[in-house]
Amino acid sequence: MPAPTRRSTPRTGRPRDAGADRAILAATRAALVELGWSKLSLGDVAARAGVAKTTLYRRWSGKNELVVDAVAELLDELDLPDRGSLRADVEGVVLRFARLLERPEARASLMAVVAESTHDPALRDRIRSAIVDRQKRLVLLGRERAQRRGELPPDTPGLEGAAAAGRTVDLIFDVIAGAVVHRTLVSSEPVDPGWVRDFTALLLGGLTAGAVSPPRPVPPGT
Amino acid sequence: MPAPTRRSTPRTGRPRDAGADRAILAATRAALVELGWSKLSLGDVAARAGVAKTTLYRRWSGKNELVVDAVAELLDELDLPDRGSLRADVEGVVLRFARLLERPEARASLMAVVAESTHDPALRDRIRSAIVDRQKRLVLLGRERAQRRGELPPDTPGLEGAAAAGRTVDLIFDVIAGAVVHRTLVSSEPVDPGWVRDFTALLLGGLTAGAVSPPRPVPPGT
Amino acid sequence: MPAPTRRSTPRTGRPRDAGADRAILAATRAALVELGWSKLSLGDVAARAGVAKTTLYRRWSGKNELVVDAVAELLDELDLPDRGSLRADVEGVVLRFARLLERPEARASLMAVVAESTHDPALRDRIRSAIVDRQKRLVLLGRERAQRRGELPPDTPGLEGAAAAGRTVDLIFDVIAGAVVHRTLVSSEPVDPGWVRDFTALLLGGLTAGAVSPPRPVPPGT
Amino acid sequence: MPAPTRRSTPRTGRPRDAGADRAILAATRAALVELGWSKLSLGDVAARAGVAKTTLYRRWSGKNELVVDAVAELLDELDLPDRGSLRADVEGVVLRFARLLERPEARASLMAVVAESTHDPALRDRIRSAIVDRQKRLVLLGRERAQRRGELPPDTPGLEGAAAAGRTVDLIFDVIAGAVVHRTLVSSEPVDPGWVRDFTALLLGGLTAGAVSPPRPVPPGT
DNA sequence: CTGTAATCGAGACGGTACGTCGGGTCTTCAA
DNA sequence: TTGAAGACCCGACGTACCGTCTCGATTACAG
Repeated sequence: MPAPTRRSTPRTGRPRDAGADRAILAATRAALVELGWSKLSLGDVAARAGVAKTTLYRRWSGKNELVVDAVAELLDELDLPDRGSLRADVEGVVLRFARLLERPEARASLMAVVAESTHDPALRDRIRSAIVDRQKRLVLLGRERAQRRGELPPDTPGLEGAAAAGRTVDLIFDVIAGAVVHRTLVSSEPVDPGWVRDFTALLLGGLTAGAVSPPRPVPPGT
Repeated sequence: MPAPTRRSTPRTGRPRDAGADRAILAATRAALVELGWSKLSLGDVAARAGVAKTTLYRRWSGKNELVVDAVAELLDELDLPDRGSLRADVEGVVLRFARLLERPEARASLMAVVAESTHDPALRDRIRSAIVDRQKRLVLLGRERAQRRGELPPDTPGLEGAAAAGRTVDLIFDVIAGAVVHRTLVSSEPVDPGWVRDFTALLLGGLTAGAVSPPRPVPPGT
Repeated sequence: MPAPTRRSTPRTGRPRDAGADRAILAATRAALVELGWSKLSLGDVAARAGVAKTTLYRRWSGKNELVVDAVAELLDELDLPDRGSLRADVEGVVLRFARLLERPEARASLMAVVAESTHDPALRDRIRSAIVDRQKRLVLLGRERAQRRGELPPDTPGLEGAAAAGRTVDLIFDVIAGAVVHRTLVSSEPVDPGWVRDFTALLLGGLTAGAVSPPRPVPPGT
Repeated sequence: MPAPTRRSTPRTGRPRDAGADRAILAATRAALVELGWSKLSLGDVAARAGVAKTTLYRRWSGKNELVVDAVAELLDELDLPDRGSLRADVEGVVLRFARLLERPEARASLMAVVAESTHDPALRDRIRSAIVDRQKRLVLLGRERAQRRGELPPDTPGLEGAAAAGRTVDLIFDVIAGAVVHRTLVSSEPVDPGWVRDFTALLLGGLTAGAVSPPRPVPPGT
């Protein structure tokens, strides 16, 4: 994640300060908490990080790129501890994501970079690689674990089966992330345990009722 | 929606140019398409509208308010024609929403306004009233229609039942809107008919499997 | 001198702050005294003048143009009081000019703008019109006065005579200004009364010995 | 002149590249011609010379010192060939000096260095020793030669006479150099043969009319 | 022939100032 | 009173040089 600008031949010259990247990203998050996206200035970030503005610009091309990286690091702390059942795993990750979205730096910046990405293809790609693809691992992990537990049927072999599985993963990712983000940031309603229970019930009900995967019913866990 | 700033005594003096509001909102949308949120400058909007900056600031207090107004009416064109079954109605509205989100002015501005709202309570309230509450009518309408068709059970009477029904509406609204927005703007994947089918199956499966409402199984329509 | 940038139709809009020009030029001279030419920053000048940087740039195109005007105003305080004889008049103006060149803002900036003008024709022209042509009035005045006193012969009539007179004025101007500047800034020697006496003697001796004007000897005054 | 920074013990280690000094000074002059003083950047000079910035800073302490060295040798090519009379000698050296000042590198850098010296005593001393004292030899030489020819009276013996002679040399130096520089760089007028004749007449007239030296009239040469 | 030591290129570093741009306000004149 | 025009203050932008520094890689002379 750090040092996104890679040189082809980093042979000669003074090497870049290794710690600067992390200091800058941390300063970016701190500034986001205090100021929000629109008041965030790169000069201020540089000052907080104890770094010259030039150093910042040497590594990131602008506000957007910087914030994407700063936020991506934030999302990396999401994980999926094994809570014994698919239902508990889903409820767990939904709650953790909601907690993350309560933090001001995440609220302020996630939507802002998405907004900018609508007319900046490079930024769009960066979001996909640094955030979307990165967090889909959680869905994959939960799915795999549920299959091992017998809560979900194993993958259908063959190319067609793999494609269907991929589609399901994408669908579930957008449904979970989208619903939580929308409730939190658009509807401005709290993601409380009751909502988490309802949402998870809806999701798992839809899954086991046979959404994309064949409709083979599976005994729910716990 | 236009001209939110109202005077107490619009008696005397030169009357406001009636067409200016519409010219400004149109110019705002045009500028949003070309430049995106962050590059949008009010000076530029004023110039496009053939209007002085003074005139613009007399009617809107800033960028956010202007863009909210310029965009809110876009969403008003969403409706829910009766396609004969709950499934068809859901697929229809999902597709229409996705088509709307393909328009650049909608992409660029929706998320931008949401982003700004994370540290602007007034803007957050404006979004709730002008967008969220306004569009929930679609969910309510579809639910009612499905109940009349017998695809969904009637509301449980009593306070508790009404509360449960309200929770379900909110949940479904966030799931539908959130998933479509997330897939379109965050994952940057197309909302094609296949995805719509899969998503609708997941949602209806979850609903009929008994999510929030009592688990009474209902024969799906069509 | 002030408000060098002239608009063709200054009809509409808010008029420029009349006092700003003078505040800026005064601030420029003050900053020159403290910092010298090379450390002089326009942001600092603007701050001293209680003016925004944009205001400054709206009126002057850069450091050079600004300093030329600031210095030209300085040189305007040179005058030529009637001391009774050509010799006394010359000694007087030489001394006053030398005193002026002792002031740090004059020392630091005069040569700097001349240096810049060597590769900036616009600046060169500005120096000619704002400084050179402006100060030649002193030579003209002294000449006229001496002619009235009978210390110098009257102008030869005719085109040829006028041209010769102009050449003489230019020559004298460059000799006086050049010698004083060179002694002060290049040789770094003081312009004391002794030097003034010697220099004036040399100059008047050359003039009356018949330099450009016809060699008619004239009884010196005093 | 080159390599002004001298090490106390130049014993061991890799020796400095001998050609670098000359390459740097040549690059400096070239850059001066193209860019002028203020746009001249040491990084650019280093690049032109095919040398690292480090190397440049190891040998000169900054822009001023570098340019003084780069330019000082330009003035060394001035000399005073014997043209048979004092008048011809003076006219000759004035013309040669004017020709020198037509070269862009001389124009741009001479005044710039003088400007910087107004608030840099070390630089001021450097100019005195490297330029002023160095070029006064021309005046001394011309004076001596004219005395041998009988065009000027021999030095008055004694301390007082030596002091008076010194003052005269300084005066003449400043008058000649100052007038030529001022006409060329400030008034931006050409030093053509006509001006040279007029100026020389004025100077010699003043000298022989008895400026500082006793007023003994001397038959002018040629 | 092996240190030791100063040099070289390259380029990152903390700074300072640049000149420009946009935001939102204010001031003038004309309608 | 509104509108067009445009000047105003403010603050951030992204760039350019400054002069310093840290590298790895050369080159000499010394032991």
